Amino acid sequence: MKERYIEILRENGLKITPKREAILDFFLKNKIYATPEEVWKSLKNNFKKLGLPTIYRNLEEFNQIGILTKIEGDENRAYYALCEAENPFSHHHHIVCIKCHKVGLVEICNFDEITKKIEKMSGFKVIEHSLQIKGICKNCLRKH
Amino acid sequence: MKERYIEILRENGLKITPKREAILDFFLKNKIYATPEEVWKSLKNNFKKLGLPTIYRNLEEFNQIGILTKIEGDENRAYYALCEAENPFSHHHHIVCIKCHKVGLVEICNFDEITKKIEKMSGFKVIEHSLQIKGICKNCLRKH
DNA sequence: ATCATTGCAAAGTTTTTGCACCTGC
DNA sequence: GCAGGTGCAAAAACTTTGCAATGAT
Repeated sequence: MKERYIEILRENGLKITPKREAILDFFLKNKIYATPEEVWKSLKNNFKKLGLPTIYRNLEEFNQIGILTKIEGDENRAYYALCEAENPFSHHHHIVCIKCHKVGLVEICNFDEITKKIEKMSGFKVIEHSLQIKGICKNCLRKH
Repeated sequence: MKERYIEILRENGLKITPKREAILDFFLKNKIYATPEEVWKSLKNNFKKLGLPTIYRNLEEFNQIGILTKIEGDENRAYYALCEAENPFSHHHHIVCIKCHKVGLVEICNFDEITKKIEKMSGFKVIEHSLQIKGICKNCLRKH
């Protein structure tokens, strides 16, 4: 699993550093979406030194190369989550658990039909869309 | 038109002040989405004094009572637009023109079907969703 | 050796708050 | 007159930048 992401780092000319690995581990282990600060708090004790700007820079780079998805939170903060889509740049969405922040992949999107309706209704030509879905994951449902 | 919004202010116990009217006028006239700062820059010369915090406070209040929609921009900034839906709290979406920032109303949303598919696929129970649509409006299309 | 990565401090940007003064009703 | 609205200054919250030092290959 991790190997695949390491590979992507290499392909994009990014070096493999302990801190980058730790960031990957964080998302691989938890499969949640998290703010840069949350990632930082979770990791900083594992290192003698780890600055918040490092996290910001890496999350953004990981986003650029498709390893992480940037999710628009409600409160004008950045949230990132591992993008587990086969092809990260293919069209898909994510669903976030409102209880534990786990992220699920949603690969269906029959937006072509909807697009037509929207264009008819609004007179706009649709260029792109993004969908934020919130829900409750299997695990949290079980704990009623 | 404006009367209706004034009415809503009253119903919610908000007083009608020149500044609040000016904010309404801004959105009624332009029908665009705008950041608090944009609203402020556009209005501040009409008043001897007009503070940015006043804009922030009012936009947020207008959002609470359904007059304005808060749109998540891409860059972690707040955007607001007039919500022209008959019932602001009914389920609907907005489409934003990437050229002139005009906002259109999208009242269709066959999300019930999609919800079922998503739930089957992800194992999550879907609670809510929000859709950001970007496009090009009639006017901007004409100017090819 | 070389160039990317990081830490730190500092600044930038957007938003919120506290409090005194002002104003619509 | 009084509760709510506003200005101002200040702080808070979030993010980015510059540069010197460090580290991966």
